[in-house]
Amino acid sequence: MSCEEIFLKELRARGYRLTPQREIVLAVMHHMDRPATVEEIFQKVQERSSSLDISTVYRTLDLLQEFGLVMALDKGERQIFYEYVGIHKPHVHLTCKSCGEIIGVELEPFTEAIQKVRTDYQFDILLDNMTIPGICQNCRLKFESV
Amino acid sequence: MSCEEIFLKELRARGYRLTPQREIVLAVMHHMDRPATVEEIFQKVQERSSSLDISTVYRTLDLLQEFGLVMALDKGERQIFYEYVGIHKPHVHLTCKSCGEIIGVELEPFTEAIQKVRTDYQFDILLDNMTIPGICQNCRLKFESV
DNA sequence: CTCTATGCAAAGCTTTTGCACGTTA
DNA sequence: TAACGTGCAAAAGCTTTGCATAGAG
Repeated sequence: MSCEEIFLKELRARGYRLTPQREIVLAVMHHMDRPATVEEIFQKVQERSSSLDISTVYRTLDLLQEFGLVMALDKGERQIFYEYVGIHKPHVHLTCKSCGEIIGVELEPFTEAIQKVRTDYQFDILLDNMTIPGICQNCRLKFESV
Repeated sequence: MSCEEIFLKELRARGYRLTPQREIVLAVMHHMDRPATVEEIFQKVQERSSSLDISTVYRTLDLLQEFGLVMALDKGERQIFYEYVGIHKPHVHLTCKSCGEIIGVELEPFTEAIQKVRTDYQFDILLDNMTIPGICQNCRLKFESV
């Protein structure tokens, strides 16, 4: 089932309606190759329909999140990033504090830590919708060369 | 060296001045036993000096961060928490998505994951000033009993 | 005395909300 | 044609900033 089909199905199931605006926001998210801020999303949306309001973008992103098609990532710095989920398998996001790049990586390196925390602290870590800060290789090399 | 001494030294070193307001904010942060929002900090500050303005709190928290005496934690939900650092050893914060509680835990369970990510992705994770979301035991039990 | 820091008020930003009007089913 | 969704404008939070004045060194 394509993401448009999921979207349509979920909309119908909950009595929501399919509008051009919602299609546009979904399409923009679909073609986004990396997590984006509302500002970036809004810009791309406006390229397709300049009258589409930012409040509609916010409202549609909420819907898409509800349907599990989009995920909100918290990158700190008071900026929320939205990422198209599609049929990706679970992964973790690393954000470079210096250049801001977001890298998606396997869940695997963290599974053991998650286990340990579960046994030692009775706490279930949910890594999906967050980003882990750090420094990427490019930036590290940049700093070292200074 | 006590944190007041560090503060005074850093202030002098940079040509800043020691004011009662700054002492109050530092004292409040010092006696805070867990990460707190600006709102909470501001409340405690006002108990000591009701005329102290919130803009001064913001400005002083920035200073304390600069001096490494306070750390800003991003908990998502667009709320920033400030934590007194003092002479704590590095630790990681877990936040329960349900009740909001913040738990500080050892760095140890994560060291291996940090290593792996470093080798596999050339990315240096810096876990200090972030919080890891999940569900605490209390809340898990609550959900299960429903 | 000089120059920094403060309090106050206003401005900024991002996100949310109320409402009349357009649109979907 | 009955709800629902949209655009617009305004409100709401939280944080930052400009400025005259108080106060530290």
